[in-house]
Amino acid sequence: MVLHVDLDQFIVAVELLRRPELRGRPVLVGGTGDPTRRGVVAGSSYEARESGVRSGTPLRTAAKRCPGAVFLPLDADAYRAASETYYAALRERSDTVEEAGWDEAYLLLDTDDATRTAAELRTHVHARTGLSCSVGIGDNKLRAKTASGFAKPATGTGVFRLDRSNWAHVMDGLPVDALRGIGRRTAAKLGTHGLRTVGELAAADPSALAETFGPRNGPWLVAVARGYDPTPVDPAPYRPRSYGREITFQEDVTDPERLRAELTRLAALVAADLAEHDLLAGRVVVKVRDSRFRTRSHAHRLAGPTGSAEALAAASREALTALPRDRPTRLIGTRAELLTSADPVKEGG
DNA sequence: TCTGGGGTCCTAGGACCC
DNA sequence: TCTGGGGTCCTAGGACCC
Repeated sequence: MVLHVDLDQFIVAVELLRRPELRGRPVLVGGTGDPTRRGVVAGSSYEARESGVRSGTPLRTAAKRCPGAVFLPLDADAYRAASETYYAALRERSDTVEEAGWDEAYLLLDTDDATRTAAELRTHVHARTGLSCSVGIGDNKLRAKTASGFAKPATGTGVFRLDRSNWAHVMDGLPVDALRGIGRRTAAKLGTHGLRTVGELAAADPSALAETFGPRNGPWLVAVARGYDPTPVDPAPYRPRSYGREITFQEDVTDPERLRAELTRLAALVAADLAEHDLLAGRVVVKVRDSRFRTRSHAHRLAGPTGSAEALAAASREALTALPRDRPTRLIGTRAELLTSADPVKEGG
């Protein structure tokens, strides 16, 4: 069986471990923790969600909707550390663990009693980390992932199972964006074709959808609605394909020198990431978002693979010249791509 | 909803080649 | 030269996820 394990309100839960006095209160984590500044909510406690504040809500909006909330700054190092403990615990229970973010994992397990195994896994994770999790059981990754959503504390009991026998019964009446991979845009587009529920999409003709959504994407949408997913649980260690840094200014910036200076600073941070992982970059992509929230990017190929902060900064500034700056800039960022090992022996890996 | 920061993957279209 | 068809590679942008 495939198990999808998902920590409950992960970011908030890690904060509560060291601030137990906040338990039971609406807690919101995001940005610098100052709700008057630009930023969005990254983690919200179940109490805060009752006020309609969830991940992605602007901090300023959150403060209005949930005036009694406690705001905390993001502490990525703390979450990373908790995540490592969590994965170590999971690897004690399966040799085939696929990382799907800090707080989500797929496990391949050989078991006669998946429900009992899942319950035992929850106990184990809690004992090792102090964190609670929900477990979805499925006959593939998609069904396991979808199942864990039904296991969440707000609506479920910690474990839920979805397989070919009950998928249609559980899913057919739900809106299409209940499916992983179908977001707001695709849901709206499907809606214009009269496809609003999972059941309607599952019954659609894959080749008809290929016309509108592409030869791969169209049939894939129908397959997902039917609960099909051929992808295996992949235990290979996670290897980033890119490293980037970006910043949203508190006030939009018009001074080009300020933008170049910021780009130089960000490139140095990216270079440090590359150095830490013994990687070189073959290309840099600069991203700029203007005051109207229009986002543009431009790539610049490096002369050869490099991890040099100066080279990355120069390439980033070069790419910036290709981007229009007719409006004030809200965000600027740079990303290193086409990564190769800095160690010649490992080259190509 | 005045809308972060970290990513991945897919697609359309242009450049280029034979 | 009013100009096919096949292919590859690259880039920009969109969509999505945590």
